Amino acid sequence: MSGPRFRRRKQDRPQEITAAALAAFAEKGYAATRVDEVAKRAGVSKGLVYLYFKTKEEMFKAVVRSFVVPRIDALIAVIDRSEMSSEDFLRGPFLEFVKTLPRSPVSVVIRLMIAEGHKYPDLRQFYWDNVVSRGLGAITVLLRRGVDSGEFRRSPVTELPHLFVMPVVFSVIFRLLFDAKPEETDTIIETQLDVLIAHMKGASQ
Amino acid sequence: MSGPRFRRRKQDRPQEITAAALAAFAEKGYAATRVDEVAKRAGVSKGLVYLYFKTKEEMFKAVVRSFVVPRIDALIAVIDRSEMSSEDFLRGPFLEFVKTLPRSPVSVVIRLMIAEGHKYPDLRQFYWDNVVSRGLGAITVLLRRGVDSGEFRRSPVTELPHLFVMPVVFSVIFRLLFDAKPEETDTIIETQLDVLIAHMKGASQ
Amino acid sequence: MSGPRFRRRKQDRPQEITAAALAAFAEKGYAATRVDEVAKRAGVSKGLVYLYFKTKEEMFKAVVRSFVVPRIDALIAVIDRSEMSSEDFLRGPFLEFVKTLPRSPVSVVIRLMIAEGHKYPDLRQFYWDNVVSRGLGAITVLLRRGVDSGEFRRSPVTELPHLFVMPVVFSVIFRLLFDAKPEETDTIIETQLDVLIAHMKGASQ
Amino acid sequence: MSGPRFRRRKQDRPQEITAAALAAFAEKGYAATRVDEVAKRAGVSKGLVYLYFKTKEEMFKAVVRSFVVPRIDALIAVIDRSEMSSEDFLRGPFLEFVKTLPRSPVSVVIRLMIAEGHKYPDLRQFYWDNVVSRGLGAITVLLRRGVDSGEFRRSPVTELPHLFVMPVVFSVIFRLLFDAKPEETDTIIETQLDVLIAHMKGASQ
DNA sequence: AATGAATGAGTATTCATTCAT
DNA sequence: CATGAATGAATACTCATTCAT
Repeated sequence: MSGPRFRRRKQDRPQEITAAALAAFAEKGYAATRVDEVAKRAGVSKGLVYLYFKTKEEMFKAVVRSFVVPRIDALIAVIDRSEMSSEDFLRGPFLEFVKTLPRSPVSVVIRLMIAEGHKYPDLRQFYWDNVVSRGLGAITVLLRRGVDSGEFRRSPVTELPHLFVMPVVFSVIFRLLFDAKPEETDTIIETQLDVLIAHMKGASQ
Repeated sequence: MSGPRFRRRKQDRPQEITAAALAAFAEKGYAATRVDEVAKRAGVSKGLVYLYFKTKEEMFKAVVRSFVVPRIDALIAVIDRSEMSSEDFLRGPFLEFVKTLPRSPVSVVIRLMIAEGHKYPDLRQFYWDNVVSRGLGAITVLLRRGVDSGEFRRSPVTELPHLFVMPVVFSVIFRLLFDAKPEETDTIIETQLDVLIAHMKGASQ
Repeated sequence: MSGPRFRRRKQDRPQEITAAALAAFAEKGYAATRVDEVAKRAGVSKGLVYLYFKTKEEMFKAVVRSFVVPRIDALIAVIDRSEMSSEDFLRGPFLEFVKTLPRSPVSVVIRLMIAEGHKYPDLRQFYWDNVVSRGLGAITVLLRRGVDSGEFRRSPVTELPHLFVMPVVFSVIFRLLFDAKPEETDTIIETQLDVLIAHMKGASQ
Repeated sequence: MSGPRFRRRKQDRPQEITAAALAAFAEKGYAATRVDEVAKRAGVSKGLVYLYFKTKEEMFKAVVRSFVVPRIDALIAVIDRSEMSSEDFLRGPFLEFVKTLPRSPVSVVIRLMIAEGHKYPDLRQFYWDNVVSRGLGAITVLLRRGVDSGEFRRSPVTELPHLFVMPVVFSVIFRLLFDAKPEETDTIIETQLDVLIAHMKGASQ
């Protein structure tokens, strides 16, 4: 008798729904996920979902927005604050971060972007601006720092942060499509990093 | 009123249809492409499409068979016959081949597989068996040859053909999602190859 | 413009739909009846029909359940409760019941089963279990009771409830195919019953 | 070199096709039988089928016409020529004839008539005139002969030849729908005949 | 007479979205 | 806020029928 038995958490609803949507998308992909299914997972009625998200498309966008940007923010923050050498950073926190991605919701979002992104140009732009561009920027900062400190020699590699992200994207796809084992994709990520670092440190002398 | 109703070209039909299907898939993706649409593009009736391809899925497989498998076959054949050094081969024919892919129909198929492959395990298996597995195998042969001849030192890289394919997949996606320019992805592919070769040739410390 | 778009009568819907389905099946048969047609007759959208019945087949089962099974239930109940002599029961309630069938929805269902039953083993099984088997069982009980009481002599007839149902099935078909008049088929049913009873009571002396 | 290797038997074609159609109908029913299937069974092209039968419907009618009438003719002829007593005839040739039916093509036709007959009024009429009416007539002659000779007493049974045909129709359906065993339906047919004969011979009270 | 490539109308089923309550 | 009954557009696949050869 000390309050309503079930708190109607107006505040949390949207997040509960996007979380449910992420889970559903992860299992079935965007097109194959029914709004009904998302509602059921979130424990609400279908009608309520439509109260918060005008269309399924909006829901998709909300999922993308919610689950990736924070990670990028975290990466950028860590890079900014770090006082490690660039190599140590790459081999330590960065590798850790990057090996996490294929196991995280980010993986789902990447897949969703590839599969459906071309239908939603504004989402693509959003994703580029807030995720890809900033992520590549962060890596660029890191590499430049290594070059400036003399740790790395300047080379095409230090101008192509893409090479550092590539194995993540590839791993996500490889696991998605061919059920590759985690160790297998971890090896790919690690080896690529090794190769890149070796190249950047390469005795130019 | 605009020509004979029946054209009777049994021989050409399947290829006309797969070509139309590829075009349609490229524009809309697999799921969003209606069989009706393919038929219209091929200038035939829907019924005829089903005469040649039992299901839409079979049609997709035929597309893969027509437009991707031959390229893999060609690569394998060239590798088999080549008497170039492994490095020369990688920097010559292989690079050429690989730079072609993101501009070719293969790019469409890769995208389709990523986007919708998980719904069609059959297709995935088919693609793995006929394209991925054989492609990786061909590269493995090439690397091994280089190791055996003493050209390359044995290292994780020579055991991971994936690293050579990675930039292609990445480029396809990058162009698809963010309208990356051809030169940009070409640079990625070339640099990756440089780095890998350098590593394989590197002083075995 | 002719009333509220949504009527919201969950309770009645299934029955409204099965009634419409029965009517449609009666006119066209099962296969030739489009779900669209049933929906229109019931005054609802096609989608709603599928909300209540997963498939057309389920819809048919529901028709059987609604319009045939209750009659069998009733017959069984009456037999159980009756304290009449077996002959009186056969000549009274049973004859009445049986003469009703060819004019009832049961007739439609029998025709549907004959015409299309073989395509739907599920349906056949369902019909056997819920209608035929139970109906024959009920008659068997009745006959056995007559034998046990000494009213009837034991003979092949008392072991073959089929003989009592036969004229109903025959009448349904005869009316369906050749527009036989009700009196004609009533005579057939009555005479058959007379003959069977006479035989069971047969002066074995 | 003494003639064409394959004789093109214009004459036999229609019958080959109706035979194939009967077989197909027996297995699948009318609606579920594709014209393609009939053509394949007959070893000809689909086009040729359409040369002989304007529509699938015509083909159906031809099947009905071909496989039943001759049997009725035979029955009538035997009855006409027979000099046996009516009872002996019923228990001998008639029973034999009647037990054959559920195993013969007639069974298929009966089923087809029930399932699809209502769509083809002219076929129904044809079937009535040529099969049912004449069959019932033949039995009537037989019964009347028994009455006239004093073998049977006049009763409703001797006016209702339907009662003698009934178990056949019932058996066809019972076997079709519920996979009844031949012995089971034979028993039904025999018992019914016993009962009827007993009744006709019964002490005229 | 015979073929079989080609047609296209027809249909069960799904699912995002709406709206009366 | 919240529900869930109701809608209807959308789509892969089938098959009787046609007709150029």
